[in-house]
Amino acid sequence: MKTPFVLHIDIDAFFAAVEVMLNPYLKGKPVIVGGMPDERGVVSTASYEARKYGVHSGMALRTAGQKCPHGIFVRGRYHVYSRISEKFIACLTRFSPRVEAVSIDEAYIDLSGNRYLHSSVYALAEKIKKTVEREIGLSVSVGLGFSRLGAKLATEAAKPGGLFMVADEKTFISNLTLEKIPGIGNHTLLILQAMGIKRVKELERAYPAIWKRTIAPHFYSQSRYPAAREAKTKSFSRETTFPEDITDRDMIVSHLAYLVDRLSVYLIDHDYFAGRVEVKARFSDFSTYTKRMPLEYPTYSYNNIWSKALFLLDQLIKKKKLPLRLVGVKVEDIASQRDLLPFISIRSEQLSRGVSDIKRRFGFSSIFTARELLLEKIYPVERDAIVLKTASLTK
DNA sequence: TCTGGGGTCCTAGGACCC
DNA sequence: TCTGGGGTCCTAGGACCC
Repeated sequence: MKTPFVLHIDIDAFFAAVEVMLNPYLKGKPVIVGGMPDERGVVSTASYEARKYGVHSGMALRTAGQKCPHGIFVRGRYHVYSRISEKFIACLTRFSPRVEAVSIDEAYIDLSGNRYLHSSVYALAEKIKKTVEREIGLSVSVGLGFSRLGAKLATEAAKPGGLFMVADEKTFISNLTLEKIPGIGNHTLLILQAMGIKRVKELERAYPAIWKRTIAPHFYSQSRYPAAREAKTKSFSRETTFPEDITDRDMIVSHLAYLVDRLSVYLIDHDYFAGRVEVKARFSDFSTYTKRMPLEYPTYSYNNIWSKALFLLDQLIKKKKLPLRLVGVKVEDIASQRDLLPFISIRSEQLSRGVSDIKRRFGFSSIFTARELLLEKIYPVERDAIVLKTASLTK
């Protein structure tokens, strides 16, 4: 008899549960996190009491206000949530080194290494659940399966606050309706429904080729294991939806400047360089356009990002003669200093001026080019920092 | 009824090169 | 006068997730 070895764990109604923990007066009440019911925005999380009124994540706040007029609306305190999330992940790591955090309130654990140490995986899962709940003070749901997909779907069946183990994963999944399958969203669902398919097993029977490409890989491929990888973030973005749509270009421009400033500070604080910038505009009719372009060289400089962003914005707002609802900016092709070492010489013009300035002020040996560093076979972090930061000052 | 903000991944189509 | 086939790189946009 085979034993499930992938565990999925999920904090119940996370944001709302944190608010209740911090303010016990909210206990048992319909709590809705995301903003005020007269604001533009959507529900982040609704407590189970609020869900009884049909309120759910992603719903417009105004709609939630109508469905649940006596609901208690709170703005999110995201820094608090992320601190609790860190505690949550740290706690899980004590049970297995192979923990894959997939979002702020959700993780997979590969127990295949531990399972012989314990009489039963189920008992181990119970222990993990109890420990986490005690340490973070919130209720969690836990699923056990033979793949990430199976474990996640088991958690869904366990909610709220339960523990569910699938014994026959393939049958379990085959019987589910398609909207339960992560990765199948509204669009795909509509197409499949139009084809007369509601459950996974119907897909398998009627369109085995599609089933083989979409569902089957979860059972057999590498994707069934929790990934030990440290996921590297590939892009950073900041965006704002205005309280009211705006037409004034100066106003739009100053919002964009603020967003670019925030991004630039973030990049500098984390020692990241961006290779490309994208600007996003959403008009009053909700139509959304984006434009992107490479930066001349990897940079975190406000000015470099700003000049491209402004150019892209002007192209975007020409698209429609409508007020703007949202403006956003994103940087991609993120590199760290280390990644950039081999490419330094490409920016020789920019480099040389800055380098010479520094040499003049601090003496010839105060700074080296990357090429010199490579020749010496030395990669001391401090020196990398001097070379690269100088490069970005020269524009 | 009105639809956030932060991400990931995939695809279609054009430009360009050999 | 009619023009291949492939590969690669790039951008825009869509689908999806929490």
